[in-house]
Amino acid sequence: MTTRTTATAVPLARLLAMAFRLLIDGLHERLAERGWRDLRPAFGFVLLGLRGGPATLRELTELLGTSKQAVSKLVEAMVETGYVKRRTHPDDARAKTVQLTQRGHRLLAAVEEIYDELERQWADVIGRERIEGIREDLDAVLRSAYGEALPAVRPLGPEA
Amino acid sequence: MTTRTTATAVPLARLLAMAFRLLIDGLHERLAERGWRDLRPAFGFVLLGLRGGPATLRELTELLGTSKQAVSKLVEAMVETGYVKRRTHPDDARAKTVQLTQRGHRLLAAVEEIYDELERQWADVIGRERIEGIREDLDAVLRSAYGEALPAVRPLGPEA
DNA sequence: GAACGAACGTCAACAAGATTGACTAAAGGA
DNA sequence: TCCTTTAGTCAATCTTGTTGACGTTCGTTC
Repeated sequence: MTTRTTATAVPLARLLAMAFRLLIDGLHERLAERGWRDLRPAFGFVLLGLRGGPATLRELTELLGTSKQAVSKLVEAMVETGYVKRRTHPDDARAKTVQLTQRGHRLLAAVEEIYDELERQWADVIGRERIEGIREDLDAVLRSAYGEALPAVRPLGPEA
Repeated sequence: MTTRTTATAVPLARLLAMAFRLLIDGLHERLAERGWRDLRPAFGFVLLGLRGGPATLRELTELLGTSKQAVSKLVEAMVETGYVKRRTHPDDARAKTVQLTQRGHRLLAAVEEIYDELERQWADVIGRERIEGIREDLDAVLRSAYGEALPAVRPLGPEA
């Protein structure tokens, strides 16, 4: 039980990065197969952010962890490709709500289907209990670091 | 044991992304505290790639998963900041080897120290066995997807 | 009810980082 | 020796994010 074992092994950060990419690449590959081709990588986070219903730009900004200007341009791109639409907020004329269009809902459904499929693939290798274990463990670590609220998912540009 | 549980929970990809960021942010925070300030996010992957000794640009390109031009510029930046140096390859006059300088070795040592420290923090929350479990599980999934060789760690620009 | 400061979102200019294409030089095989 | 392939660089472009300035609306306070 030396302390050096961790240093010479593949760093955890690299494993996490590779595992993340494995999922994301698999997702986009399958989406392309199904005909979804005009996607930008960051669309997915917005999509998942709108899963529970409309959100304001500010809320999306908090979710993504970037500047509001960047999110504004991202949403603009999603409006142009027909995945979301903007509405003026019912109670606040300054704000606008972003919500999924029909097409956006179909994309979201496809994404969730594929995620399920990919998780099933993982389960074939390590078993479903392990996956749930990873989920719980990471959740615990994150909550211990950030408190109850999960942190923003930064644009992920920066890395190791 | 419904199939819907996974869809409504936090997607695994998001958890992996957040966990990765937690490590990376922690790393850069602590590096900055120790006076390492002229770092670029991607330096770390090159650093770890050179851990085992000199490598050619081509090998680094495979490791990082980006274009050789991007790696060339990245290495150039690391040469300018004094972390690595280039040499012409002993057996191949076309190729150049990239290797750590003294300063690069000191940085690498700091990085590994901090990774150990961060893993110890994780261990305080979920226990060391769980960390090793995650490591093994991710490793198994990755190898099942890519074969024996671990895949490239893409610049991580693209995401969800 | 008028006025001030704060908050929501957009526009425009800029910067960082990666990509593509063209090129030089060296290797390796026929 | 010629021809193709490979290693690396240079230059132009694109994508994506940031910063700063702005118009509009809200909410509080006088």
